[in-house]
Amino acid sequence: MAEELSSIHPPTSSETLTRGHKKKARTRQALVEAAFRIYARKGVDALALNELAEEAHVANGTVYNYFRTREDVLEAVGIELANQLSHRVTLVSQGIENGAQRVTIGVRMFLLHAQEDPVWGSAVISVFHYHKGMRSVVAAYLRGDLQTGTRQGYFRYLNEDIAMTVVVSTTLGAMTSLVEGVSIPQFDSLVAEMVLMALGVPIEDAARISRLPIPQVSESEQPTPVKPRGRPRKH
Amino acid sequence: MAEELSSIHPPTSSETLTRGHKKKARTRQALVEAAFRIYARKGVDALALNELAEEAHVANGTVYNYFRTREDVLEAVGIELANQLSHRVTLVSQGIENGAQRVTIGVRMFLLHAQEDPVWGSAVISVFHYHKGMRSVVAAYLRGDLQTGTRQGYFRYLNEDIAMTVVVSTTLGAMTSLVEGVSIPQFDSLVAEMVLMALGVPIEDAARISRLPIPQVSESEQPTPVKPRGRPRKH
Amino acid sequence: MAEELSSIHPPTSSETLTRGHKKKARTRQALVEAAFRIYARKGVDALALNELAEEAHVANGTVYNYFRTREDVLEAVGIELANQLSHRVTLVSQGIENGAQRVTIGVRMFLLHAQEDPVWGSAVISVFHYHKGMRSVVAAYLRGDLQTGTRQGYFRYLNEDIAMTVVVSTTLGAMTSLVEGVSIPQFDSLVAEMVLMALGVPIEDAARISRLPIPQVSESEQPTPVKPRGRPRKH
Amino acid sequence: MAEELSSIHPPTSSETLTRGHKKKARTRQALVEAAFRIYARKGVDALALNELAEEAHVANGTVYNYFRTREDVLEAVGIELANQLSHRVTLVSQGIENGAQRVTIGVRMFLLHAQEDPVWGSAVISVFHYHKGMRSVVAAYLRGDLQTGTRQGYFRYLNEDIAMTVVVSTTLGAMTSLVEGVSIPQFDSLVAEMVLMALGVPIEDAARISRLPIPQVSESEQPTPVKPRGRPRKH
DNA sequence: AATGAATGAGGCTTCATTCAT
DNA sequence: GATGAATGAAGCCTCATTCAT
Repeated sequence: MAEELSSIHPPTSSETLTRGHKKKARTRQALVEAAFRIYARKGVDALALNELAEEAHVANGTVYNYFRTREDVLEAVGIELANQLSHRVTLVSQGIENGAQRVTIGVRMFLLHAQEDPVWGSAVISVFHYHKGMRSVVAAYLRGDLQTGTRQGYFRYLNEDIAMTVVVSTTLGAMTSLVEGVSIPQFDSLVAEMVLMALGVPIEDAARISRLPIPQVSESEQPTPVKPRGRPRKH
Repeated sequence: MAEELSSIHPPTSSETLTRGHKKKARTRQALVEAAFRIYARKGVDALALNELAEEAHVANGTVYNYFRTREDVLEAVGIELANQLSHRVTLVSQGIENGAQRVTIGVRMFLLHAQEDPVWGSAVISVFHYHKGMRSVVAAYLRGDLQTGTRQGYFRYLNEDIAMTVVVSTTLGAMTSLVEGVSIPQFDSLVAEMVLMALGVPIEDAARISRLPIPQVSESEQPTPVKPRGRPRKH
Repeated sequence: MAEELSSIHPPTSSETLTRGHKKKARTRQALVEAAFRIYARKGVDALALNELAEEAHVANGTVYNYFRTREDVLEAVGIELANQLSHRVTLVSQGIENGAQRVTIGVRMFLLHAQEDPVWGSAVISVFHYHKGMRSVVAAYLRGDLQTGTRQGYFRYLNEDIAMTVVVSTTLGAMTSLVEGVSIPQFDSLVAEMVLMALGVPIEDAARISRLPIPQVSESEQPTPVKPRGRPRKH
Repeated sequence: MAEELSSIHPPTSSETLTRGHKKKARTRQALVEAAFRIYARKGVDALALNELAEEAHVANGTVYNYFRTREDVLEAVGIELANQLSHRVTLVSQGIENGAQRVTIGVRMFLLHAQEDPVWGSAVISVFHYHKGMRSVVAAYLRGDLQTGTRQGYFRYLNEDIAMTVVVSTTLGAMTSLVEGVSIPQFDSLVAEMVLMALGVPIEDAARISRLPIPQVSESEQPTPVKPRGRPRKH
């Protein structure tokens, strides 16, 4: 369910009625997804509840069965998005012990996802800008990785809060560039490399680590079934 | 005049009637300054033209003698702000030949100014977010300094556009932290140091350069009176 | 329902709640009738949408659930009025074969109605002036009668379009006189007589035909109950 | 001066400064002519004093040196137009004794002028619609001609007021057709013929009289310079 | 739950009018 | 007289919110 947000298509009937049970939750989900699309198109400020109802194919007043204010909508989308991100990053970083690598994986996943799905990118940028909660979730993950990396001797920053600001704002700035159409080969790795350097990783290490392949997870959202997750070997 | 934007106080009568003629220009200036204050308080999206009128102490309809839309207001504020910034940075960096130092001066001036005047900081963050023109002006300055630093052997980034993104977004992110109340000693230097490191400056040089004193200019906006303030000597 | 427009009284509660459902249609009707009354009082140009809301006893914003612009209001009133007129004239002229007589009946009905109900008259004059659609509807009826009259040897005009202009503009001019307070015995017949003469009917015939009694229809809007009501006998 | 209204070109400097004296009156004249053009373009209701100032190439506030309200502007244009019309018709009808012919000349002059100068036509239609004074002036002329024609045995109408309504409203209706683009050969004569018939002139006489040539007057507005051209005889 | 008509506060915009220069 | 900036009333329009069905 968390992954539905990245589907930018208006919900088709097949999406809308999967499973059959939980009818109530479906309307809510439709609203959250509709809000997400509107955020992507026009930003958070421009969401009108009227328009949200229309985008979700429900009546005007139905919105109020789920959200009291525009704030509530943002909250719901932010939480949904944070959950989704947590889920993904957790999945992918499972088994990666290297703190510096974990940071690059986080940065690069955001960038690659924004590259593949600019609508998702736009929406995330917008929500991030307005929703404290989402920032907290990301911050929590990041802080852990920074501390791990420091413990491991990779990072030499003087202040952790500033280090977090650098990582987060650079990543968002780079996402914005992507969404605005910048096209640079290996963009994700180049950005990650500079982030590592800012954190004090020597340039050669930064270059190497930021280019390591990102572990792949099966589409089925399962936390890597069976075996050594390493990277998926061809055979 | 360009500096007036940083005066966040509502115009006093002494400001209002200087000279006597040029009333039109004064009203326009009052509107631009009022808009700036509102941007600082509530962001760009929240500016309502009738509120602008009230803040500037003019009648509702008067606004329309100067601006047709909210966009126009942003444009005017953006241009004013860009001029002001250009002016200041040009003044301060005069005579600094070291590209790395010039970059730190730019970054630190933004941060220090935002620290001293959080209203100014908030407004700049908001305008930056929405106004392409302002971004262009800053980008132009920055690009020159990056190229100088590269030529001088300070920087080792792989892609200039990404380097610019890192510098700009980190600076804005740090300003946001400041405005939200973060209080860290030597904040400006610490941020500047990480920026230099991201650009490939070795950690020891980054630490030193980012802590050099910022050249002071007389308040009278004159282009460096007396002598060539030379460049900061090594020791 | 079509006849409601001629009731110029603000809707009473009995009118307002008939049936119970169909509330939307009732609001729309209330708005159309309110617009009609305002047209009568102040002309088409002077209709303000907020005044319309007040006159119809609905909230300001409700108007916009039905009409996007003042033009749309005029359109709705024009169509309603055209329907109403078609209905009436069709009813009354049923069974009249004489083209000249049909023309006089049309002219005289407009005049008599304006005489009895000056509010109706004013509104019709205004709407006619601005609404092409209404003119077309009237023109369609009139053209048929003119051709019938010509075929029957009553009319001797040289150009049908000019003949229509004469009939229509004379009728409207005469309505205007009535609304402005002119009071002349047999006004309707005198005007109709001159119209027939303009169309080439000899003065004696014109005098006679324009004074024939107008067929009465039952108030119940039914398309001639019982019997053929025949045509008005010669004497 | 009265003829200037029919010049639809914005006043050129040559027009604006003729003679050199009467500078004050020139501004007023410029305003009246500008109003006339706006009436032609958008109708009487749509005249905004702002726009009037712009059209007349004077400042906003200058309008108020001449007119207190929009009503006053209409009044001034109406009077100007009435004077102009009186002047012309008087000139042309000089020496025509036949009341029926005089009526046709009036009708046809309006139509021919509207045909040659649709801007003039539009403006006259608009002003006529709103300005009682203009109607009175026209009525005064017309009434005289009707009475003359009646005395001479041409007309057989039963009520003079109705007869006037027929003549005036038919003429205006026909002008409207012209302005809307109707194009019929001999339009002016055909309309005049029907008007005469409405007044009781036998069809053959009506046809003949309505086709008589209209006396020409020299462009120089002088009451027939040089030669006889049938000058008004004393008795 | 869902609906959607109705509401009315609030922001937008025009323009007649005033007034100091 | 002419100017044009300033004014503010008045009308336009949107949209968050309520509520009866």
